[in-house]
Amino acid sequence: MRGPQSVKKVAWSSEEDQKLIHYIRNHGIWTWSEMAKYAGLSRSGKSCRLRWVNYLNPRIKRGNITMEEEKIISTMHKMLGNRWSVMAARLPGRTDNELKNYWNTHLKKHATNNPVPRTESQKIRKPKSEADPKSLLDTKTTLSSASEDSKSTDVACAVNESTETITEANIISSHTIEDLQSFCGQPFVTDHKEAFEEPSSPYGTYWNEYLFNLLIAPDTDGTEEIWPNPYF
DNA sequence: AACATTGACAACCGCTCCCGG
DNA sequence: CCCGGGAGCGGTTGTCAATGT
Repeated sequence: MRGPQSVKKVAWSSEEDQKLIHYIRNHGIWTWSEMAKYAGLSRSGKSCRLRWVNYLNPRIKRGNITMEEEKIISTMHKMLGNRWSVMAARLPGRTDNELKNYWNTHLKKHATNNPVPRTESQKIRKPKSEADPKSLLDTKTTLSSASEDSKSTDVACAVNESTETITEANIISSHTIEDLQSFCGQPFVTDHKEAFEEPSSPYGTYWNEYLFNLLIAPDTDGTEEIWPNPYF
């Protein structure tokens, strides 16, 4: 992948950071390559974008990954593979690069079975317009918001009237979409599988609630019905 | 104290996709 | 429909601090 010559990585200085922040505050984000020039930075547009997205953006949450976040990352990785941007969209304030680094340094060694090969994960890669982290961060269907109305089925019920239900016990043993398919006894059509990964979709909302109930509010007895399943 | 190793993460690259002309 | 530019994604690696020998 990399050429024979080594690449010199140059850390961003605080002065460069201030230039970029100042420019974005005054002019917003438009074409990164042009922004770099007008901001007086000797950096590529890609480098500027990366610096902003992964470090300078005020939305980024500082501090260590919490236990809850770690659980979510692990579970989502089982379901999605290395689709860091999709995972980041569900963890407000965390970036795809941060999740990727955290996985590679903290969690990868603990991962056991059911790894998702890169080729497989890339086969189901979503269009960038649907996975834009910035737009997704603005959605209300985040895990944090799910904590406020985790029992709500308003969005879900608007889609379908099925009465089949999923219990926590079922979900705990259903860590992959395929497992969920198996449990439900009905395959997802492709669109639905994709929609599962879109946080702002009804499926995404459903999954967010699933994750919340499974990982953050695990104080049920395992048989309690968490929410009606309107999809299967 | 000096050197080697390891861990963490910032930053880069190539590839792919989207979109406008 | 095709093409080129821009943006986004995931993989990889360089750098540096911490830790071990």
